[in-house]
Amino acid sequence: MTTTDETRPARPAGRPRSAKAERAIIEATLDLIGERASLSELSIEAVAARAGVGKTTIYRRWSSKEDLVVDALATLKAPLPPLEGRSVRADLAAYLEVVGREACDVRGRCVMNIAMNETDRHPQLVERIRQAVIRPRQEALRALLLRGIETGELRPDLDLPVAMAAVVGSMIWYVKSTGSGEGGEPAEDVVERMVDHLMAGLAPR
Amino acid sequence: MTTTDETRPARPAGRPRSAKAERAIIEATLDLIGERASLSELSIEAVAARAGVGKTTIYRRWSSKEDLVVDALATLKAPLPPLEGRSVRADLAAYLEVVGREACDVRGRCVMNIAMNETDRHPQLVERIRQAVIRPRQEALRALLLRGIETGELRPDLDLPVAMAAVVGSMIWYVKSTGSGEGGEPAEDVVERMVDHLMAGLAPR
DNA sequence: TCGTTGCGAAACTAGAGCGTATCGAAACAG
DNA sequence: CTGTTTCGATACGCTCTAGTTTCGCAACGA
Repeated sequence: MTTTDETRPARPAGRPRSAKAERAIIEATLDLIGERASLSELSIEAVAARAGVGKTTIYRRWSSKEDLVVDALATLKAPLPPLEGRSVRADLAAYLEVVGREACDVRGRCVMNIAMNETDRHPQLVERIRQAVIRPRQEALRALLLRGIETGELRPDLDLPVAMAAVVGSMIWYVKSTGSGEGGEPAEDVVERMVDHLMAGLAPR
Repeated sequence: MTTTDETRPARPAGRPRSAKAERAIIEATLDLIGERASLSELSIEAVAARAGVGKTTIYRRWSSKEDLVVDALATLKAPLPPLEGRSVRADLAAYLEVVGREACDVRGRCVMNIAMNETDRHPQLVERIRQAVIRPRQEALRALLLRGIETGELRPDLDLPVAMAAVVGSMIWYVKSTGSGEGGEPAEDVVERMVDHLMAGLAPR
């Protein structure tokens, strides 16, 4: 047994890496992805400049732009709203609230931008994002709708794939097309109006 | 009166410009916008290469990238479906069919990509696109919904902005999230299912 | 104190794209 | 035929950015 035992966490000699710099790099990366909407426009130079950091510090930690992006997106752990315990309607509102807020937020748009635009050029990155972020949400929504069918709050003959797209797409398109909420949040009554509409549909009762 | 009368369309001497080259340039531009999703990634070099054309031929016709893009997008004259005369439900289906097909098509995505991603960097270009392409469609949809309210086919208390976003957003999100129709068209029954759902809503009757 | 490693800044090489110029060939008018 | 203009191709100088390397200093353990 030497003194550098493997029970010791192998603290390497020398100056330790700055956690602050690392956080700044991640933040800058997320900001820039949200603004630029495309990975090839994301330059390491720009990240370094915005983070107030030398390029060396970035290249020392991540060997490629894609690695950096993966790590950065991983910190957006896609907070799902608490969906259990209340009425299906209330849970739906909570779900829409999150969707709406993220569609407004620069950060929230990161995931959507990449998932929608980079399928051709970075298929495996997109697949990782789908698995980590999008799928869980889709499943949560599916479970929510199924619960509603069971409790009788929703139509028993729902077309699930179509219904799921309608819930998410309506909110996102509303935010995008009205340009509402460049200030970070959509108007406060939008969620209620959206739930009302989604529940009732277009046809008269 | 000289022989070069202004009644003559002033045909200039020399070899006339090739209409074929012009078409090839426009086509290449649209393809690349659809693929790249961002204007700054659109290079004149790439357009020339894909069109099989010298750069000179492009610069001779358009003085800037933005001019070229405007002309290219103008050829996509956003065919609105015939919306009059049938039932509101049938017109809604026709509307959704166009939206769905364009969400699948590389060309159709040009407009959406630019309108959604370039607002910050090319505000006036985006505004021109909104005026020329997006507004007319929104107005057509609004008129369609209002007509439905008048005829009693739709709820009289519709929340119009929300309803419009729901119609368009549902279809687009369905195509995007299911990845259906990379082959140019969504599954054929999607439109009917979507109309059914939009009319009926989530709640039981 | 000394050795090691991280830090930001700056210099450097390489490549991509831009806009222009030039080339010989081709397509028109007269 | 002559003169004019466009054609695709190629080359040029320029700028911008990427990714690497170098530098002097800072922060740690021993």
